[in-house]
Amino acid sequence: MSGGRRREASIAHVDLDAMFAAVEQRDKVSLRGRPVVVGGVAGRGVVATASYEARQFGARSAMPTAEARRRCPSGTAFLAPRFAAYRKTSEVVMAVLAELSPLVEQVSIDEAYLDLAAAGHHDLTVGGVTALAEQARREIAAATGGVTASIGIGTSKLVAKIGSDLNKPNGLTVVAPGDEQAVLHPLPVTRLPGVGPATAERLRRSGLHTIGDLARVDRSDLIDWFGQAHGAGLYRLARAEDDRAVVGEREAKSVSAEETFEFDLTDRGRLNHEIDLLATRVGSRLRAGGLSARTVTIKVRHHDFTTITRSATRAQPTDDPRLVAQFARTLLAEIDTSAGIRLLGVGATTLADFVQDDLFGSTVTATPDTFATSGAHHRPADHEEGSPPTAPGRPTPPAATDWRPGQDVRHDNHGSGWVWGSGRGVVTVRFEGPSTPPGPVRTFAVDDPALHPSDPPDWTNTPPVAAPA
DNA sequence: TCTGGGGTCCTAGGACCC
DNA sequence: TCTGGGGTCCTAGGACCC
Repeated sequence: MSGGRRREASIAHVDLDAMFAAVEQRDKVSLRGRPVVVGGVAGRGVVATASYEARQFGARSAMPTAEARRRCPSGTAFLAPRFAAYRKTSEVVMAVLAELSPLVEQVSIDEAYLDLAAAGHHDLTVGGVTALAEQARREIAAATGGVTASIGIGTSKLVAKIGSDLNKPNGLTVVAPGDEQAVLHPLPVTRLPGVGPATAERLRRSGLHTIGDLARVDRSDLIDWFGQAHGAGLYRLARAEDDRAVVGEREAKSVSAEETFEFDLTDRGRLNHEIDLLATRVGSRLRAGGLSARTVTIKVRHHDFTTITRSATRAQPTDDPRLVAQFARTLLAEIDTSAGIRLLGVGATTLADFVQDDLFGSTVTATPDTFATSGAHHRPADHEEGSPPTAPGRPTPPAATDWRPGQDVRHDNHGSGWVWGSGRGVVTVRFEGPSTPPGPVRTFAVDDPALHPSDPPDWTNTPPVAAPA
């Protein structure tokens, strides 16, 4: 047999159709049947998902939202994503899938592979898995209140994945064992997972357009063109050789946060402050996940879109947002930012699933350290220069006294907000949208989740609290 | 109103070690 | 006395995915 591949079509790929837009249309009746675009709605935003109605006008994922606005008629809804709602819907779908097989690999918020053989009791004939998938699609739509799924089933992940794409939306494709190459070969190479713009262009220059064309190329040529891993991988995929297993849980290898600014930034103080905010998000997520990291990476996108990264690795792992921020600042200090910075990012890698106890205690042995300013014995005082002015300690959210006038509280597609004033238990914030003048001053309780950079809050529904004295 | 944000994997060179 | 050779770690960048 050609490569590792099972005899029965027992791997399913489930893909929710235009999920973000579908959830919005489910939750708001007036959006049904109308073009809906979900994504960054600010100046530099891009489309995350376009509903099928919006796709008719040419709106596509990853397209600048401004371009989608030009293409779509008035009456099109442009919405900022509500990740919390999508996550809930995703959980509902995954629960349905878990009933079908004990082996489910969730690849993203709207996609999963199932190993139907792992259940042990399914009829794995083409007829059997077809009936199973039809039932799954009905159950998904019912459980989610109308969000539909497309399903592909085949002898491998590759075939299942390509199959789920063939009959979108709300479709089912079962590729019978033995039919794999016949299904794959007429398709354009861009349908193969791992073939993006660069690979497609290189293949096009050699006159190769379909997967069938690709299957006629020597393995050694592909390795010359694309390197060992990618070249050999393409060679196998073109032959439908794919023995990747469906795997359950995978451990995170990195945690990162980044932000594109409405306007390029040059001010050092402001950049340092943004780094602090990003590092605080990363550190908080490390802690929430019980992780610590040895390597901190910053990402800098210049005004001209050139992007660089700088990283440094320490001997000891940390999950302290203040320390992550300090590393990140040190890395940023080496970079010329005078021409304008479009994006900043902070990432943490070399993750360990334990937290170094007493990292700063006197019992810790001194270790060679990359950073002169962050030796292992050095514990930054709360408001010492070099530590973020508002970094929350272990208990979040921050105490009322951590909010200071002038401090940025969040930046997202709704615009920027900064603290206007604060008092006992409350903080007042003013927001400025990308295309709107500064909005009214709003007042929040300090533990209001709307103040934290997780999901874009619906400000209009945030209950008012008493203004500070 | 060109080009988001969160990830994964691979490559390649240099340091360092045996 | 002229380049060994393999393995691992670190860093930077790039392709790709959703």
